Amino acid sequence: MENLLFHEIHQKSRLAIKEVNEVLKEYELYSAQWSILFCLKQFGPMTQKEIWQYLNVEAPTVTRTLSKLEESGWAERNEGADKRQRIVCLTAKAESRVAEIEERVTMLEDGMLSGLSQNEKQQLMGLLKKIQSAARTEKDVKND
Amino acid sequence: MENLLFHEIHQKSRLAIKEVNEVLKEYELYSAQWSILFCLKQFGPMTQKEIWQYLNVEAPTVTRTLSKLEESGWAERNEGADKRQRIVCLTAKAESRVAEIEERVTMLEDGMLSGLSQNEKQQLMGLLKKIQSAARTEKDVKND
DNA sequence: TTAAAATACTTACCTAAGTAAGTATATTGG
DNA sequence: CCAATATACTTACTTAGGTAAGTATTTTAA
Repeated sequence: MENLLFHEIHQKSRLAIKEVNEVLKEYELYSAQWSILFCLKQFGPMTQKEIWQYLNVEAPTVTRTLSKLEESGWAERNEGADKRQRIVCLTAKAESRVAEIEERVTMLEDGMLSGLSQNEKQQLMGLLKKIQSAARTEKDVKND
Repeated sequence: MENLLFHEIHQKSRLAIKEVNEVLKEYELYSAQWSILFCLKQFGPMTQKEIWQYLNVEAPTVTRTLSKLEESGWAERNEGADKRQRIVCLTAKAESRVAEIEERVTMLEDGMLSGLSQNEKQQLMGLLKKIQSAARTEKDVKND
């Protein structure tokens, strides 16, 4: 049973990425790239660390994805006061397109979730949040 | 909101893989390899097509993962009556270890889900299954 | 004050999975 | 019968993400 639950989560994760990529194809973007653009749109210029902490991935993942976004002219990396940091922001090209892409992606995601009521979506979110690292014992949870 | 739901699914998917890999490290295995071994343990010898259909991945994914399982002596590919097919089965080495690994992985997954009641796990499964391809319209669903 | 430790990012290498195109074998229709 | 089509698998290339180790800059502590 547990088994099947994680299998199902894995499947839906892949399905969502596949479908989002289908929409993003028109903009010559991929899902991981979009997640960074979306992040920058929400929060404005950020350091790479802020991005990978928010997205909950490792630093090298963001380095790689940003290199592509920079090459394709969606994002810029500028030197910060702390010379170790690189401050990332959207380019003019990105600024002008992000809203449209967001709308398209949101439409798609709504479609994928059209079988669930608003209440069910909230329930699903709540249940997913209860999944935790097995390293955390019951005691850890109480200490949150 | 939809947004965050898929983000959460993606995270939990990565988290589960990461933790399973931690356990599998002892056996010099990775999660995708384990999913095939588990499949073979459940169903016995299968063609590659049966494997990728069951796991819901593409054919090349299984080809690649099996090559590694073969190299490391966990699985074998034999010629079938239909010479296009390759019939996959566990080696003796695998037969002797799969039960132990399954127990370890199940323990881990139980731990990750220890925050959920039996009922909540079922609910979660039910809700996940309601997520569908956006290509499917409401009409499609009725026609199931 | 400066040597050691910490931080931010990068590079190199690995698994995982998708698409497109290729090969070999089987099936089907004229 | 055999040419066209379909099927099963493979190969090559791409994105996505993880770990380990490296570099440059900043902070800390003796």
